[in-house]
Amino acid sequence: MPIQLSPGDLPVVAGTGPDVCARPALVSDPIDEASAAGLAQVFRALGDPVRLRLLSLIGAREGGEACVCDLTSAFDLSQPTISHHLRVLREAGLIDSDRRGTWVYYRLVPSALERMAGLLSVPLG
Amino acid sequence: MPIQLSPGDLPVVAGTGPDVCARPALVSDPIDEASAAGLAQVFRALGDPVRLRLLSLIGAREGGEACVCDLTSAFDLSQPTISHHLRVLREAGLIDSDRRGTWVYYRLVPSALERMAGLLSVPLG
DNA sequence: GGGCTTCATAGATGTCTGTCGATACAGAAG
DNA sequence: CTTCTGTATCGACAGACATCTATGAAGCCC
Repeated sequence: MPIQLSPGDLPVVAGTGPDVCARPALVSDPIDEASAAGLAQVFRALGDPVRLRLLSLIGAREGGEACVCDLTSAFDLSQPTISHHLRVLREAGLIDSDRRGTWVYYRLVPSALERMAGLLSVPLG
Repeated sequence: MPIQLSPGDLPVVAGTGPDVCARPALVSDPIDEASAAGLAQVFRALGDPVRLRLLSLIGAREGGEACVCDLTSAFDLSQPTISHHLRVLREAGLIDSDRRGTWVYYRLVPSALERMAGLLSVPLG
């Protein structure tokens, strides 16, 4: 069990709860260091071209999910590298995985994406 | 001249144009490598706790701007380090600077923030 | 069981990045 | 012009990260 998230420092929303528009708006109020650290982890996960394209490929897939083999074939990178990027996205709470037989399917976590979107929404400018 | 942005791969919005809700939605359509690289730069700029707090401090300031001295005093970091982070945010197009006398004032670029927010908005889930 | 396919993990390596102290630059003030 | 204050840049260095190859683990099929 090598990767264990300490639940305190990752402010990831659980499940797909409808509390999306709480408008915590990064920009309207100074955030504390702990929140900043948690949010930065998620933005850092988004801060790689490969991972952005992975999200994009998963989301564009009909059914909203894609298996690793499909994703790997879309890049000029080794399979372990893709697996690594998927792990980063999963640890950030942006995607979720689900094994079905031999294949592992990944899908987006919409609430996590919406939450980050809400943070960047400027209240008044 | 160590850091030079090639204007092609940074899809930064110029100024505060009102083309905010074009809904390019990262997730609805697979993005190409060039777009991914440009967007990743902006997300990477957001992927640091100090930079998130800087954005937050600037945005929360009345008048929407803050001088470097105010920002530096809010952290336990050296002034060059804060200056470095501000540069990363500026090169990502997230903030803009303006010298008035001895002081340099930074303010948010709302259109850039909105653009990133729009990318993360999930069309249907 | 043995082999095959799909995916994850481990370890190594080169590059990027956050941080610092030292220094240079710009403007105000004497 | 000199000095002082506020910012930016430079060079260095430690830690993080993206990538690879090799290997392990899980599930199917013969």
